[in-house]
Amino acid sequence: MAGEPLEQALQKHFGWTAFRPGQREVIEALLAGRDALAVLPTGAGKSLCYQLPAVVRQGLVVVASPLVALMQDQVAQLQRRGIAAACLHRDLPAAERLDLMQRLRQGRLRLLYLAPERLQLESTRQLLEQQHGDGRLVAVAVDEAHCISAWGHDFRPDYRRLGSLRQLCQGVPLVALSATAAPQVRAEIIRLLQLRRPLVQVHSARRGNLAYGMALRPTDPLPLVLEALQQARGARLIYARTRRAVESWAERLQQAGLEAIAYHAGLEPAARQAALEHFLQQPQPVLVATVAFGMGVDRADVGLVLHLDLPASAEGYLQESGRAGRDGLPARCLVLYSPADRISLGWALANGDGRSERAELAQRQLRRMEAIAEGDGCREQALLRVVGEVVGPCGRCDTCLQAGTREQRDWSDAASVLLAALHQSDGTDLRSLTRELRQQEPAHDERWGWLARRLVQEEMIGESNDGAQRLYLRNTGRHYLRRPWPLFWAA
DNA sequence: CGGTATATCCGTATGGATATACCGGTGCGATACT
Repeated sequence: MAGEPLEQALQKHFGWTAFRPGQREVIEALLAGRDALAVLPTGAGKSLCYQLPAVVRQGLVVVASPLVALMQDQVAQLQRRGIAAACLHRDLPAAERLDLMQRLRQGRLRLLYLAPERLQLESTRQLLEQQHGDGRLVAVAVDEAHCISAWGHDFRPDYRRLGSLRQLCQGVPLVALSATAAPQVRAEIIRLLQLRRPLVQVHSARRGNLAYGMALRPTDPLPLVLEALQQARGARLIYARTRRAVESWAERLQQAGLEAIAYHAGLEPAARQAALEHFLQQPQPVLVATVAFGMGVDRADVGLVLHLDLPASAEGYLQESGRAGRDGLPARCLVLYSPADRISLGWALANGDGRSERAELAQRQLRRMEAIAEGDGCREQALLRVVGEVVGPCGRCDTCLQAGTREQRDWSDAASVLLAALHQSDGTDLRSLTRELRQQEPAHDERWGWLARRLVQEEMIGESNDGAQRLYLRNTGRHYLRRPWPLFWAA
């Protein structure tokens, strides 16, 4: 039985006088023993949804969380509020581990954070069974639940095994929480966690203070990057795809007189920590990072999130760009992309995952993101559409502001050169043809390989299926380029 | 696919051009070794 009304507990333990949208519904569902899926935007107070039930019931809530740093953050916050919380992970000192076990046995712990991998260990399962048997388990929560879909396939397979919690904790409600989850991702979470008739709370991911902008990346993007950095307030975050690019961009920005810091998973733990602290503490830091950076990083006044390459998916991009403007003040999210990005990224994805169903999905997501960047519709509208939300044009993004005023770039000339070359040597392979064209037509800085692929995609030319990438004209005749080729906008 | 590092060639100086190989993002836990 709830000992005190929810509002009273909220005020007493967390210091707030009212619930934010969605919180009460999820909490009441859990207290009534019902499963729940909460897709609430950044800063909506997702963690309260499973923390309050633990406090109200004076029981234990077990939380699956992806990163040790995230767990430690949450535990520290809870401890400041006087709520007994702990996380169990590999590097926990033996003494603290003993203390944790003792508090657990005595029922003095309200929240226990664990990684999904640890939940698969026999010792952990016994621990949970014991807590469950003693009637202490109030709920099990899966935080950052989109990781199930994003990571569970090959990177962290234990994310897909979280469904075993269901058997382990019969009768205890499960709750999954995330900031962005497309309808397919929501379905996957429900299926894999075996949620039963869950209460689904989905709130708009629309962020009225963010202005998106997407542009073709110039040969040297430095001036553009510097300008964007100068215009932005507060903290500024730059995403690059590879570690090497992160390093070289940090260096270039330092040479340009900025105190830019690099962050990626290849750095020493001490250097990563130092970079994180720099980002959190300096008044106007510039951080260049791979996707390793961001989850759980809580800085409200991020004025710019700039991507130097095409993001691999709209969902991932919404996560990353969503780190801007949490304080509600205007912030910009820029993407600089190149038509070659999809090819090289797609190649890496296909080869990393093999030719699986998963790899095909990754390619679809990539093409979708590219279409958004190349498209001339509202950016926010297109991005939200991917996560299942139908909204009108935002009026703030680059396309909304410049609708109809930009020039189209026409690739007909270059494509004609390529087709003529192809016509002369039917059955040539892609690589040697593009190499030849680079030599013959150095004046064109076009990417011939990309152009050829694009023509294949448009079914203007064909490609043999023996894997040798031999190109041939689909038909004879020269009417392939009757229509001009307005494939994307000039920057 | 693109980029970058290393290997090879040329041919009589000790480097510069060209070919070839390789790599690319996220982190948890456990174990086998210094």
